[in-house]
Amino acid sequence: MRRTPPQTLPSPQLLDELSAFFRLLSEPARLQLLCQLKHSGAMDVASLIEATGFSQSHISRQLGQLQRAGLVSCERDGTRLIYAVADPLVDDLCNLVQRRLKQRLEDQLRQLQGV
Amino acid sequence: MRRTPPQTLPSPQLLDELSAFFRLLSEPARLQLLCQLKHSGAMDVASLIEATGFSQSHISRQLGQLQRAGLVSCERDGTRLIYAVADPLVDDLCNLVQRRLKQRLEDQLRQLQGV
DNA sequence: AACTTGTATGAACATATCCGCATTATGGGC
DNA sequence: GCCCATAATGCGGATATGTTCATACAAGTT
Repeated sequence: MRRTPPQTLPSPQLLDELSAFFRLLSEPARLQLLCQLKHSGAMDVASLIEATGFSQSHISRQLGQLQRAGLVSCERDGTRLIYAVADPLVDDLCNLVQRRLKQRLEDQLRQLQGV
Repeated sequence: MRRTPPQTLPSPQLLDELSAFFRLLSEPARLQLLCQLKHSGAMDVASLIEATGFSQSHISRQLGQLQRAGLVSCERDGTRLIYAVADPLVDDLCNLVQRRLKQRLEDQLRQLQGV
């Protein structure tokens, strides 16, 4: 049994900010871009277009959101922009959630197989 | 300098599941319900209505989503249902993100004040 | 200056989702 | 059985967001 420590309720502002952050990760397209960047280290937009199949404007908008939130950064190379992941937190969160999803499926499997 | 370890790209299914999970936390209403439950340990729906001001139908729907995802559980007490947080992960994620939001603001403040 | 390449943005549409109202379903007490 | 209390669901309106097309903007080259 785990005791639940007393905890103050988050303010409405904090709730909004937390949910806004999670909302950034709630779209498969954005998550895919983040994972691609994490995978390759740094990519220009042309590579992202090729890797994901999304349109240029779409990628630009999603990267814009991620950049405003500080999750990606970019630097210029001539006319091109090269993006990179700017915060390791996203990867940590994904790993935590992935582990949880896996564990939940294992539990459900165990349920089906009897105890 | 931190080295980025090599990493395989997540499959489309995993991206969908990850983003679906984050989407559950992307709504202030759902996050508020989760925080209320975490705060009080366990609550019936009437208490949640009073605490949040949402309609009964809205709360029922949101709790339904959270329950299907395994984030909350409920037990009956007569005709009432008493809900509770079923997974500590949400709280962990919120704390991680909150810490990150705070740190980012501190960094921006430091920027404004010169180096 | 004009031209090219690469990126951001305005406009419009489609889709999803929140949220409440009214209704139905479920469980308990008589 | 009927009634009451509570929770779930069908429906509809309002709002937000994803997505694309076309266009404007920015940086570099000649």
